[in-house]
Amino acid sequence: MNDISHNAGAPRASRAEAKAERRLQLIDATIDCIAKFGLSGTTMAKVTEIAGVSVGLANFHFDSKDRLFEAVLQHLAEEQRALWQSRVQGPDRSSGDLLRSIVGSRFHPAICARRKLAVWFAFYGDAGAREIYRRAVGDVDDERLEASAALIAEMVAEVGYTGIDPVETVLTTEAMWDGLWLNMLLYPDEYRRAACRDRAMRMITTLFPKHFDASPKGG
Amino acid sequence: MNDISHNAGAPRASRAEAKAERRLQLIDATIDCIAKFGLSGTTMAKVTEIAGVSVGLANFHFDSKDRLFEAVLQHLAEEQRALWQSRVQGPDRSSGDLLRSIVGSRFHPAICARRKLAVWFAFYGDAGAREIYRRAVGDVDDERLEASAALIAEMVAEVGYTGIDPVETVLTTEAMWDGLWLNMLLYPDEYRRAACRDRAMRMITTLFPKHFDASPKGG
DNA sequence: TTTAATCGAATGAACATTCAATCAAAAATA
DNA sequence: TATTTTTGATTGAATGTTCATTCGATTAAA
Repeated sequence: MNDISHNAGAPRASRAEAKAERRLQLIDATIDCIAKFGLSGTTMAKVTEIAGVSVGLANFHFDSKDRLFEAVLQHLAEEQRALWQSRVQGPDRSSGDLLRSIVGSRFHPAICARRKLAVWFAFYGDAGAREIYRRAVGDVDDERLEASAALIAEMVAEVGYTGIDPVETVLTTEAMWDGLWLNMLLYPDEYRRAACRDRAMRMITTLFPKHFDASPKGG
Repeated sequence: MNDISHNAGAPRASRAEAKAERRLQLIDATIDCIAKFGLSGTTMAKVTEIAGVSVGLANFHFDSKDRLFEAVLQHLAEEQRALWQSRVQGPDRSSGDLLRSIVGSRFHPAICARRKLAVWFAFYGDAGAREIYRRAVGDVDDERLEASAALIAEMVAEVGYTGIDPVETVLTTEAMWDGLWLNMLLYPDEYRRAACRDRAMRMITTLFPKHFDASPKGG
């Protein structure tokens, strides 16, 4: 099923709202299409058929297939950004808790739904699409990395872990989250979301024992 | 540059040898093509142009594009399998050393050359191609996982680590190697091969301190 | 002389994109 | 309010391109 409600006979929205809704509907159909057929198997005809509109309409709203893909990535990236940033709000939270929130948001059900993982790796894996990816997502990626590195630096300063370089640690752990994502995509039965999230939490607990010790609650 | 030497004016090989060489040449061209243009941008015309042969020849040797792709994956998988298995030979090696050999072979220059990483993730990322991937590579993947899990079980039995489940640990660490691979592909400048290999080695050193302690030699 | 390897033009299917036509909503006018 | 005009949204057939695959012809090897 899709994310958005296509409420057919709902009260009229303003023109701008209707337009935004249509775009979202097409983005959503594109995600489903990529998940089902891959990037190479995703055609304008299939996307618009899934969305239940004509081929012309997609080009009217997005100008071209490439631009549609770019919009899909931006949508997904923004969704992620919005989630982890909202969870980092709130007063007086410890650096450790904040880090757990950021990591946990990576394993939030809405974020690592299979259809969305499929889209990410479709773009990672396609040389042609990697340029689109960088343009659309690079900054959002960096932003999260920097925030995480800052938190780790804070944690190191607080209790003085030895041999922990914040940037190095962030790169290593982020790699692991990526790897878990890949495994959730390739082997969804063996790698369930909650188990992977717990695995991730266990890893940062191992790396920062003084902050988490034996409290196994997940983010 | 390519892996194989196309030695043009070399002495005549037997028919079977010549055939195998041609196939390898086409596989090699396909790898380069996927690395440069992605799976969706890889056409029979481009592959055969890179290989310097006619379009018809590729279909003569591989019957179809899908079969060519399958041969590419089998070739790469077999290359990996041959490497780590050769490094696991030799008398009287400790379980810890063997594990390091397996992990190290994942970061061998010949194995994680960029053009080959590109191929792996092209297939991971394409829903349609994942079926081909599973058929061609699934068993080889499992074999390595089982061998690693067995070694870890041995290590646990030897010195009694607490809280280490072999299978769980293998899944977690393999995910991390995958993630490092992805990062080498996406950000080759920030993620150099040797640095990633060291990162991996450091991780297993951290997980099994009693086996490796402070000997930082890489595999 | 028989068999294998190689070529490249031909075929037909699938594709992204365009565009003239239609429809619906909004704005302007009476 | 009722009517006309303008603007925006939507359609789907048409266009031109690109693609995988086929196949008869050609060359080289056994």
